[in-house]
Amino acid sequence: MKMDWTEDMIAKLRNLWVQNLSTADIGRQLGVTKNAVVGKVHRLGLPPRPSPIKGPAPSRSSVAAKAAAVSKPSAPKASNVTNKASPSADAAPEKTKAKKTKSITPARKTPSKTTSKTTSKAAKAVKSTDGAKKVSAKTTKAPSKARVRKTTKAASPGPAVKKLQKRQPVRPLRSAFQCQWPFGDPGTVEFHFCGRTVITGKPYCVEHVAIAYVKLRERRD
DNA sequence: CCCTGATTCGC
DNA sequence: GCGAATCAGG
Repeated sequence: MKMDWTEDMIAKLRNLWVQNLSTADIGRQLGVTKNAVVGKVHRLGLPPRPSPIKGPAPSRSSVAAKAAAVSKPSAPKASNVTNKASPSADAAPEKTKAKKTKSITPARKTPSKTTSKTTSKAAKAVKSTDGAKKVSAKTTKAPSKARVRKTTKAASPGPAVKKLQKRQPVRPLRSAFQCQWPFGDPGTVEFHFCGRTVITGKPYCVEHVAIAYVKLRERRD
């Protein structure tokens, strides 16, 4: 079975990724491992999220290097011809365009000021509120396989009933009825929402609500 | 120990 | 291109 990254999957992947869901979560919902998710994310060039590690490149090759070292113990030190550590400032010929870094991680700030945690929580809340509700009955079963280790993230809905404000927000319009499906990368001018009329009670239009909420169930065949 | 994401490399 | 294995920080 070949891994078939369909547009749907990628769309969902991007969607969830942008919502700061963990790779593991995305993987579960998408039916792949977190490794697959992170790998795909990188391959797609999606904005990486703060990684827990930052140390030097671990590079598995180090292990191999060790092994290889046996056969290649003495490294022929090529004179430091490399363009580095040149005491005397040579002519430094081309430096013209080496300045512009085109990395895709420059000023990519989450649109809203809320902390990522909040955002993620909100996203999850939406999901649960919407999807869990329908499948709650079914969700209770199937404990054999994936164990529910959401202990830390398990959101307790609780009785937190928020009263609707009688007063309408300053900008009650806008997106209230517009599909929130994201297009482009957040933080860029390209970024925008679908904007079509949403399904009542949902933040997405009919087209996107499908790919956004579908698949709470197993995707396995 | 659990979680997280990043990277490398065999496939 | 894909993802398991591995690494590494919290």
